[in-house]
Amino acid sequence: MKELTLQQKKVLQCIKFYIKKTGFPPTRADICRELGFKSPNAAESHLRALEKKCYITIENGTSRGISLTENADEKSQTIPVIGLVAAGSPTLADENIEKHIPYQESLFLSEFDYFLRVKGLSMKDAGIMEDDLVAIKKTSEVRNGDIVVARIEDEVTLKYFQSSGDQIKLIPANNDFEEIHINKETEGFFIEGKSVGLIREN
Amino acid sequence: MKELTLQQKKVLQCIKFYIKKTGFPPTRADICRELGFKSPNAAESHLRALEKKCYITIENGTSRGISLTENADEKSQTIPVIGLVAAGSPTLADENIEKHIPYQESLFLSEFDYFLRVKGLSMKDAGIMEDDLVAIKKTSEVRNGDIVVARIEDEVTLKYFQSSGDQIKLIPANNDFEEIHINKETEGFFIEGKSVGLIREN
DNA sequence: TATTATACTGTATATATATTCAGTAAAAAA
DNA sequence: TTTTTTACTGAATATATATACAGTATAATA
Repeated sequence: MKELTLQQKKVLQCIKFYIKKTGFPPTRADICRELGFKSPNAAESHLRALEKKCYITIENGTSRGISLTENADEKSQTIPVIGLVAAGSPTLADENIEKHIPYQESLFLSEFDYFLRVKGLSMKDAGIMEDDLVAIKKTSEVRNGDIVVARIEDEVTLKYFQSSGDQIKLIPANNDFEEIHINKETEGFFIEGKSVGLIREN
Repeated sequence: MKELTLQQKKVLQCIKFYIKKTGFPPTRADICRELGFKSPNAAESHLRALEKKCYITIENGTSRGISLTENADEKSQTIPVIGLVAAGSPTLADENIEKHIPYQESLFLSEFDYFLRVKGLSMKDAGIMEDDLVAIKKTSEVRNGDIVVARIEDEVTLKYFQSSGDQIKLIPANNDFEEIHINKETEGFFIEGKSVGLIREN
């Protein structure tokens, strides 16, 4: 994906805003009006740059023939669903992406980056069941009591987070499972993110 | 809301389809091409009829200046969230609608009609916690093991469904709660629908 | 019964719009 | 250092497009 210049970003935003406001794309002249250009060719060349970088497509000879590509279109964004393999999981690499599901703004109270497909019942008492999709926000800033995605070497788990000093407890919500005690600085230990929501598909 | 004629519906569908396909609204000529008209005025007069009936707005003197009103726009559909009051709930009437959340096609495996905001922990062991949103499909055709919305007089509850003959058991997923035994034909007893999914917002 | 709405064809036209060409200037890349 | 990209102004133009006008015909209202 080619990066956009500041000015090109402004033009792209302008197109999105115009479509949102009116329901149809702007003309060259509309863009000039919105951004203060004095020549329609200013808009034209920006549009051609955006087309070249695959953020829009332009139907030649067609008025307002601009359409946003998936690339630029926030509405049609999708969120990856990543499988949480019970043991020996090879991290959260792309090859573990199960599928993509359509993105929905404000589905949860917080932004999130991906869904984790839950395996096993270690968080049963927190109402997290097998095959649930847990919405995960990528962050290492977590608080005591948060449900976090922790990685120890190649193993990824979902647990309650509890820290005091350098000592961290990863606590399951199921008496059949053991707590994991680990030092903050342990090699190969990471907090990948935290849970900010949940979807059960059936 | 004024009713549309068959032909007007076709034109409206044509506009929606065109926008979905291209990202911008059709011209009069485009509509003629799609629907087999031979005069641009055929499209023009249908557009003016749709405008008059408030299904679209037309920006005069503007190419492709058609925009769908909320009236016509299926994309902006929302699903109501209904509060499940713990006891003495006055059915699932409209006045209990908490809010609307944006609709998402294929969010769950099955179609659904509304969300129920869960109160209490009677379905805790099924992973349904307080304040969860349970996606409910309105139906009285339910099977043993389904999680159903049952109404007894004015009280609405979420429970496992188990029937044998005319006898129905409504079984909680929490040992602290009692099963409800009731006869199918009891006055004031209804199955409102069943759970087909769940969202936890935090 | 007269009037209005629906449902078009067919022609014409003013203008809205895309798009090219000719420049200028600065920054970035090769 | 030369070339390419970015970032515009300004003018010109072919054409895409909305829209009015003149008809025809049928169905629905008032």
